[in-house]
Amino acid sequence: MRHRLKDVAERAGVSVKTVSNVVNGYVHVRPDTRARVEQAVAELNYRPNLSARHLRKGRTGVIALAVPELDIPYFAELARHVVTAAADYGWTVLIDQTGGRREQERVVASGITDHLIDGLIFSPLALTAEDLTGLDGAPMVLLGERVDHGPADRVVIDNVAAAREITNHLIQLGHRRIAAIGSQRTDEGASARLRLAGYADALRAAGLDFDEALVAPASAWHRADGAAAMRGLLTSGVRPDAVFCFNDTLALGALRALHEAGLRVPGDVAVVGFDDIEDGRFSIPTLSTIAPDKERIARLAVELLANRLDGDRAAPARELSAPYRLEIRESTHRAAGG
Amino acid sequence: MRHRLKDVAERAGVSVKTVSNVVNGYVHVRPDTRARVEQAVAELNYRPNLSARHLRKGRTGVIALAVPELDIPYFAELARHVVTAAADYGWTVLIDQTGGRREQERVVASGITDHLIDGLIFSPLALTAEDLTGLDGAPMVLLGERVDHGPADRVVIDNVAAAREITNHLIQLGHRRIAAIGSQRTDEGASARLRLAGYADALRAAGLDFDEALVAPASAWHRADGAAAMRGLLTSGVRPDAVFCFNDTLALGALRALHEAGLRVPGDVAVVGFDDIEDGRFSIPTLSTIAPDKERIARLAVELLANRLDGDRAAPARELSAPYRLEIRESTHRAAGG
DNA sequence: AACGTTGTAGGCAACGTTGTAAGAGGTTGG
DNA sequence: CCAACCTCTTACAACGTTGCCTACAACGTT
Repeated sequence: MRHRLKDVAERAGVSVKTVSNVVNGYVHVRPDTRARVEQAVAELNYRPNLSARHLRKGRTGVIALAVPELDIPYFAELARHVVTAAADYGWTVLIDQTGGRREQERVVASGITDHLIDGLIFSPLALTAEDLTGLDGAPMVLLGERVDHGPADRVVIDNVAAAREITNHLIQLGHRRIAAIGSQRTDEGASARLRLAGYADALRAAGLDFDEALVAPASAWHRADGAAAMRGLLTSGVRPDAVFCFNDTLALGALRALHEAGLRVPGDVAVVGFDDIEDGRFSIPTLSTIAPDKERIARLAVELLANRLDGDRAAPARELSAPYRLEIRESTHRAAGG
Repeated sequence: MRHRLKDVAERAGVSVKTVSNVVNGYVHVRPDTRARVEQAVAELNYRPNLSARHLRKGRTGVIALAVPELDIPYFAELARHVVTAAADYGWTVLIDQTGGRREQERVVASGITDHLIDGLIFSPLALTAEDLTGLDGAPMVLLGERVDHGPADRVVIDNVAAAREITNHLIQLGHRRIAAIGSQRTDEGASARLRLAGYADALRAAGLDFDEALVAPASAWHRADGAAAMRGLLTSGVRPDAVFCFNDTLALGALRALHEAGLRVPGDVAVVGFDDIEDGRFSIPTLSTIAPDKERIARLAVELLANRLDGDRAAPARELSAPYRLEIRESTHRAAGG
């Protein structure tokens, strides 16, 4: 069985409170008392009961990270960075999957993990601002989306500008019929809406038509969805000379579909993605993409949470912006481009 | 602020314990009392404090899953299945990353997460049996490796047989100079040792020489390591006609290196992996691999943990085996094969 | 000599929950 | 009409921890 403060206290011949003081690093303990207690702690392999500590102190040292799906590489990479950043604060990270379903996201946001966690870092797909009003749970930091001016702290990247920039990259390479893969119904995802807006902006600025037939929806953003959307574009006869996929997994699926159709990338069709997942650095061809600074996103999120926990919980929500880079790789190489 | 049983009780005009009874589904509560309590619960948005409940009941409803790295897709996919399987038991899953470092794994195994969790599902890379002796933490289930006869429950797949089978597949396609990528020092990983053994078995059974020069080490199993190992094999002049990579990410890296060297897969060199991650179904070419039944692995692990929690904690450790399939795709297609 | 200061140790209560046991109120059977 | 039994509700204690307060000793200061 696990031992308690009481067991350690009896073994060291001191009171429970003194053991607690030693364990918590209280300074006014005589060196020999401290030594006796520490020896007893070691002998019994004592470790504090976090639930009891939490009940008493109101802090668990555990934060939650809620993402749509872990096997979307972008979220897995993000999760790794959050875990690393949280470790600097001595926090453990509990990872939750919402499946991107609004209902489940609402449950998470309203605190399914309850009093077990001190705070929540949350990457919503489908959640809307009204889902977040009047929540009384643990402090929350939202990631990567601009759920319009909800009441929570946020770390965002400028999706519109990034999408505009990568679309521009395609335009400057001489592409004129640029397809987009990944559009969604408004209530499904803010990312899709923003990236589509950036895409449309860039076309307009270049004097190109926005052609509905070139925009392919994808309700989920997996490889299979990207492949299916690409096949759909190819068979519909719209003949794009470039494709902007709203994330990298969609783009990898599109690459596959283009390969199956006997089209060369970038020779016949250029392809770009969004997220800079590791796969895209090793795919054939390697994938041009928008690379958000995931490490920075994670660190900013953890810092926001730390400030909220230590500081004023009623202070106005803050929004921090993380940088991104345009990462040009083989899938848009000029040498082979249109 | 969060509300407590006491607040609900006052609002409903009953005692704290009656509210507790209603919340816990105790049957002997008059319908009108129950209704009043439920209304108060709803109005106050009451949710129980899990730390307090745990302190009282000794269960948190949280289990931990410890894996080396989340952005290795195999572990991300596994994590998803564990979360799903655990949900059937009403458990939340806390995910921990060990980085595959033995020190960190030892900390996790000895219970860093302490009393916060009811049990642990653990996929160790570097841990040895002796690290597991004499642990008094929460019940533990080991995944995927055969840490030789430690004291814990296990779910394994037969790595040796699977490696033998996929090597055999290459041999039957006519390949004779089959390289292996991913060998490691003994203390780094049991998987590497077992898969290498299966590879050697198959060669021996077919009367082929085991050539040290064809075995390339990879201390980590990321794409970059696979690419580097493949480049090493190519420049060393050993001229393999097939490559068995000890996991799929290594194989994806190898595909990349072969592509850069101007070699066709499977035309010039056949490639196989291990794990059946999603990427391998969309890579160019698609990747032949061993497909462990991850969903089953996860479910068995959760069941073992459930049995241990509800049953005899001192019962002898059990070992369950999960099935795997040989998944043949383009990277070893006979039509284009050697 | 009286006093405050500092260092050290421990007693007590409380965090929010639930198990136990007992109490309050109603119903049934003799 | 009372005893015996239900059904429903409640008071109390306990889970392991730490914050607050007090106790006392050993100083140094006036």
